[in-house]
Amino acid sequence: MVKANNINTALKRGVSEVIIESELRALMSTKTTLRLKMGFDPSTPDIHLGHVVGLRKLRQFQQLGHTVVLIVGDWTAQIGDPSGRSSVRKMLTADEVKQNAATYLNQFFKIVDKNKTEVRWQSEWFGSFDLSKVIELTSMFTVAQFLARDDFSKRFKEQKPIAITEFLYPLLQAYDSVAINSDVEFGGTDQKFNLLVGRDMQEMMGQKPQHCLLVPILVGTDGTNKMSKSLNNSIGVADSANNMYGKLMSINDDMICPYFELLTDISDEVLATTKAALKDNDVNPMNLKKDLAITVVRDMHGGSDAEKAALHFKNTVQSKGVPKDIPEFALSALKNIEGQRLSSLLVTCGLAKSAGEAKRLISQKAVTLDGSLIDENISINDIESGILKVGKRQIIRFKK
RNA sequence: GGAGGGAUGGGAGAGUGGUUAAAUCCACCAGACUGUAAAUCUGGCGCCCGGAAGGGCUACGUAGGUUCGAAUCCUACUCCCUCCA
Repeated sequence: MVKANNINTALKRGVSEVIIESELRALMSTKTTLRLKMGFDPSTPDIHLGHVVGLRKLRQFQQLGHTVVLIVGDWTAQIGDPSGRSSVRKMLTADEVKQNAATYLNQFFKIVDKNKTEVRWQSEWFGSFDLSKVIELTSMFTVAQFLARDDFSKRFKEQKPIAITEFLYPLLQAYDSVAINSDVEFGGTDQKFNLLVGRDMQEMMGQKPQHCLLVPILVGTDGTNKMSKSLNNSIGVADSANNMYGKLMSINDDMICPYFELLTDISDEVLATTKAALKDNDVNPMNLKKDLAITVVRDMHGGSDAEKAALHFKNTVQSKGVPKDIPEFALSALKNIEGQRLSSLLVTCGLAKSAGEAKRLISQKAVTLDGSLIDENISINDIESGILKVGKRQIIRFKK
């Protein structure tokens, strides 16, 4: 018997919808070997914290004994999930898919327990699919059913293009559920339609229909849009500990609680008091963000890296100090090449992309040597050693 | 098969012959402020030369053309979309 409160956490915390909750709850209290389906599209191998929300959920279920079945979507990747626009996706070569999958798995197992995971490739079953099978799948649903999906209906109304292959996407994804005999499929709320198609198809093909567990979409660092790499508002699982910590420190104060809720295990009670404290201005949001950052970084990178990242942040960002591991440049090597100008020095040291940008930075008073402002008038030959800073984050050290 | 619409800077999206390196928004960068790499405010955001003033070059799907002058007009091509059959 599994503890009821564990099941409750699994089904409630950071979950936006379970279909069908009562049935799944009952199932979980008697069975601990459910097959949890999770799909992955190898055209986008990088995992960010938005994905982590679902992956943590999977881990929670694993802790209750269940098995994750991860599906590498090497066929669906060629179609592209109907995500609004830009329907044209380049076909990936077998090699690219392989590479992407390796990258993905590497990141995936930072969160999910490898020992309780089964990795399956779509080509195992779609590789031998023939046309009659495709027709069989397509005949199971009607256009009207598919147009019910709001993404499709919206585009249809606006007379925007919908590729036929896009209709195929949910069908293939649904068949995955049949192929692996899925008990529960996980996905973001934007995946609801696809997961439901899987449910229906399983039933039509004589299987028990899977349950669906939908997790909320995490808002990105911009505070408004969903986290996505292409929107440039994401925090990647593969980001360095320092970077990840820093990015977490730069989220809006409003996002502190949602992030705690979806990305950490802090209890619901603590979450509630935090919420209240923030509202009443009883805490410095910065400290909460530090808690959040170290917790999340610890989860991804381990404790010691997290501590280091916290220290790094404190030393460099907060006290405006100089971190240890900054690039060093030997002045002797720089003297000849330069033409003796600060702007070209910045470019060769990689602190600016072009001379124009370097000049801009200089005129914006962003360049300091050992803490004092410098400009083009400085003679490079006169520099003996020191710390050159451009802005807050780009720092190098000169050696003789 | 026919008719029409479109391709602009990292993204979205204005501009329909000169005042356009190209509005605006987002992202990004810097500065100020702050207990925060939050918020807010200010400035910046093609490349090269110049200390600066300024100058040169490249850029609005591709290739040509008209014009003193074209992102804007014409021709061809490529790609995308919509509608009617």
